[in-house]
Amino acid sequence: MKSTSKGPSVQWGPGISPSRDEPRTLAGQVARQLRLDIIRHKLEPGERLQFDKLSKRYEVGVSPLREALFQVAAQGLVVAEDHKGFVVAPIHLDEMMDVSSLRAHLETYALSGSIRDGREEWEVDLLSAFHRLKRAGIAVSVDQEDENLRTEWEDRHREFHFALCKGCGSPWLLHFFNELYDQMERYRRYFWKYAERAVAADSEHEAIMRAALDRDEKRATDLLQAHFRRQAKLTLSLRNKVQRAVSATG
Amino acid sequence: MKSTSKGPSVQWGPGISPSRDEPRTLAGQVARQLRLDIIRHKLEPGERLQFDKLSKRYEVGVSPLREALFQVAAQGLVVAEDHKGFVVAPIHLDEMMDVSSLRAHLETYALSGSIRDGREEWEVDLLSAFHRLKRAGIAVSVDQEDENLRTEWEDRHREFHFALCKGCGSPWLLHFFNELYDQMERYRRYFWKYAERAVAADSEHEAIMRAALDRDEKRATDLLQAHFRRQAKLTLSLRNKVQRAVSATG
DNA sequence: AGAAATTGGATTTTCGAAAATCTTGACAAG
DNA sequence: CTTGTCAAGATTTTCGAAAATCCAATTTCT
Repeated sequence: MKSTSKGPSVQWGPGISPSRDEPRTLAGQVARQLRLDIIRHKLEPGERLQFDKLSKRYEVGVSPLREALFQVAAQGLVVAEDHKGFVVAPIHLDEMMDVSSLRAHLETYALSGSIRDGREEWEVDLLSAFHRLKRAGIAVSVDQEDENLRTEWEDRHREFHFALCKGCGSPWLLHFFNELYDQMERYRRYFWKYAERAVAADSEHEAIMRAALDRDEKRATDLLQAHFRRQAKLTLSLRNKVQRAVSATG
Repeated sequence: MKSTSKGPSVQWGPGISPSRDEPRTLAGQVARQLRLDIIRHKLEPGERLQFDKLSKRYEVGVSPLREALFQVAAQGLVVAEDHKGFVVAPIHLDEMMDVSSLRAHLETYALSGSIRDGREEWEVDLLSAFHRLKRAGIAVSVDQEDENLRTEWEDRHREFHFALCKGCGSPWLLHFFNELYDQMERYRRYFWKYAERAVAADSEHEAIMRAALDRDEKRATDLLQAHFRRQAKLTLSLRNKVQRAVSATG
């Protein structure tokens, strides 16, 4: 799935390192799948990642496995301890708050940059990203229980928020955005396991986009902040349910 | 070198993953050394990192080497391309500007957080970090050419800036700080190869610290911003010399 | 001659087994 | 009863060689 843009983009910066799309080595493929499995709770937080089990699961030897684990560990989704192996990063509500607030700050900062420096290509990308998000939202609303549609919407949601930031032209800022978004998505999905699905407020997304395209920095960032505050509040309200559910099962 | 603080600190967050201090596996040790060798230009930007050569250099097999390379690649100090190997991340002046400005923003943000939330332990750490920086600065001024003293000062300098941020209590923000600082230090040392040594302005550091300890957020962040602007200006003036030097040799 | 296919050597990637380390539980000593 | 030591099994880490891929130069075909 290549970007529709044809520009050469920048040739430097982070994230170019391990080819993110379509890795052509076992290590890269396992790393990709591992990320997904952790974010989507196919592997549970705190779970030990033993080589013989993972070896069977992904059908690869230990060499590519270790390399994959180190990649994902550097991202903070797994924790490595010398001579004791790897563990899926545990869930900590404090960490979620940290990730959440830092992400809000960085994304606001990036959006300001986009509005100031974003070129026409950015506007087009943003519009198309919103369009796809909207379509996915409609699909989800038809069948709220379909896991695939839900995942589809999650992907479009990430791409929309990424599109907001993309115009800032700072590869490092976008790299950090991605890292934080991976973390955040894992936490969000964690809550979903215990709570009814929250209905997406695509109207908020549209308002943010319009303000951004109007180059109204203050209004756009204010709306984005409000968007985050609302999400945070909603998440907090799920917190109790989760804690009850966790203490009941474990 | 453990921190002087005895508090348990947080048990979550990034950076805890690959044990940063005193790794007890070959992979970890090589990763540590590789980072240093790249930051300190013992390995040159753009240089190919071939396994048989690195194998001799660090006296380890390919397995720990690959694992180390993936760790450092995730940090952006080396670039990996499938089936073509690893390369020391090239130098790009554009990237340096990106890293520099983002680092300035994040550090200012972190300092604000420290001033608002920093506890007494933070104040003590900051004071002691400044004290060590000052001592190192005096040592350097005695013998400007001693590479070890220069490196010592660099380490104290990093620890001082880290101490400024530490009180904010956001592991993820501190993690990003570290990543950006590694990048920045490499670029700074790159310029040092071509230019006379700049004398450190520890008076600026002291002023920033005083304002921070006085919990004067506006003054502290203003001073910090001025500090960065001055550094940026100084760096820019070196840029021409570097470009001349590079075009002469390459 | 120019383009496409091919071959050989260099390099990366992966595997399977050996070496090193950790964990557990039994046993002995204080 | 607690503490410390030691072996056995389990697991991680590392090595050395096999397999796969890439690169450049040569050959082959048009």
